[in-house]
Amino acid sequence: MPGPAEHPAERDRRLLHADLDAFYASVEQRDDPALAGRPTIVGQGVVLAASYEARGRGVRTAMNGREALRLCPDAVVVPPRMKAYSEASAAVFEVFFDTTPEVEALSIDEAFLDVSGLYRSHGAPVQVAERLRERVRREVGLPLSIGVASTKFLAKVASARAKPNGLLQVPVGGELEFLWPLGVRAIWGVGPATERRLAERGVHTVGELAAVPQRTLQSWIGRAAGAQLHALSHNRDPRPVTRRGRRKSIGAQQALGRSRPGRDEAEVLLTGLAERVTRRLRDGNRTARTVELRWRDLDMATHTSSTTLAHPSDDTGEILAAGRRLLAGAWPRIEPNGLGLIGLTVANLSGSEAVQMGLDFSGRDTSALDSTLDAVTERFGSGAITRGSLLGREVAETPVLPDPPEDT
DNA sequence: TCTGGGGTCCTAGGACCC
DNA sequence: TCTGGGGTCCTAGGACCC
Repeated sequence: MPGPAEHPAERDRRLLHADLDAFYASVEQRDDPALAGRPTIVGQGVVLAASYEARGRGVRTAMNGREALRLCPDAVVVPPRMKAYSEASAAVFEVFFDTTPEVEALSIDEAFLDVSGLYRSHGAPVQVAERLRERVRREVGLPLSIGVASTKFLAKVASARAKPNGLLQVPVGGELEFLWPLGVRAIWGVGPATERRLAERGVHTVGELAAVPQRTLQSWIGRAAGAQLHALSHNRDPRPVTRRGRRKSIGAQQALGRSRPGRDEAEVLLTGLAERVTRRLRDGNRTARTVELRWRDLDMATHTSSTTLAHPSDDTGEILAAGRRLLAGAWPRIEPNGLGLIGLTVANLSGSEAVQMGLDFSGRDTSALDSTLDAVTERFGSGAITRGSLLGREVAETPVLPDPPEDT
C-alpha cells in the first residue's frame, strides 16, 4: 500500500480528456435537422464556432464573419443560444459524473476524468472512453472526442488529434515517441509569442524543445513558463484531476468596431458593464475589492487600469463610481488612440483569496526547503506555488503545511 | 464589417509598514 | 568572523486558453 511519500508511477495513471466537437455548432445542428450535414457557423460579427463542414472550407473560430462567408458562401449562420449550450453542457457532465466522481471541468465543453481506478469494475480505459462517447451521442446527441494518456497534458494533446468524433490512446511507454515529433504549438501554454521566440532559436518540435536545458529555456521565456515547458516536453505532469476552485474574477466587455465613441458614450457603456458585472456578483453572492478598467485602442493594443476599494462591494453604484474614476484618469491615454473595446472586470472576489504561507529558514538548514516545495507541488500541482524565493517565501492557494509553532 | 466575450496565470516594480 | 531589508499589497502589462 503506497504511503504518503510514495505515489503511483505516472505510467500507471490513466486519464481521459473529453472534448465536445465544435460544441456550439453541434448543438445547433442537433436542434435543427435542416442544418445537419451543412456548413454551420454560430455568431454573426465574428465566428464563435464553426461546424466541421465549415472548417473543411477554411472557416475558423474568431474569424471575421465576412471572411468566413467569402470562404464558405453556402454556410448557414445562426445567432448564439447560450442557454441551450449551458443545458447541453450540464447533460454531458451528468454522464461524466455518472462514470466517475473524478471529473475536472476545464470549460463549458471539456473535462478531465481520472479512470485509473475503474479497471476492475468498468474495464480498460479505452473501453470506458468508448462507452462514454456512445452515451453522450445517444443521450445528449452530441459528438465527443476523447484522448487517453498517463498525464493530463498528454490526454489533451491526444484528444485534439482524435477530432472529429474520435478516440485516441497514447500507449503506455509510447508517450515520448508520440509527443516529440509534434510542433511546439501542440503544448498547452505555447501560443504565437512563445512559438516565435522558440523558432528564433531553432526550436520547432517538442523533441527539440526537450533537448534544451531547463535553465536555458527559462532564460528565454521566464522562470515559470520555462520550467513548465521543460517538464511537459518530457511528459512530466503530475497534476491530479481535481475539482475546480471558485472563479477569481468576473468581467464584461464590449467591442465597438470603429465607431470612435467619445467620453460621454464611454460613460454610458461603462454603466451597462457595471450593471452586468454587479448583477453576476450578487447572483453568485460574491463581493469584489478590485475594479479594473480594460480598453483596446484602434491598433488592437490592450491596456488596463485598476483600483482597489476600501471595502468589498457588490453595489452597482460603487463599482460604477470606481470605474468612472479609472476612466477619467485614463481618458488622456485613451482618446488619442481611439477606443475599440471597453471592459470592466472585478477581482479579489470574496471566497477566493489566496492563502499565503511563509516559512522562515533563516539560520537553519535549508535542505528541507527543496523537499517542502516538492511536497507542495506534488499535492497541489505546480500551479499551487505562485511565488517563492530562496529564503522560503511562498504563496499557495490552499493551506498545505501545518501551522507553525507559535511565537517562533 | 479587420478583430467577440469570457477567463487564468505570471512577471515586474513601487509604496508602505515594521 | 564577515555580509545582507523583509513582508505585503497594489498596479500594469503580457501571454495564453476556450
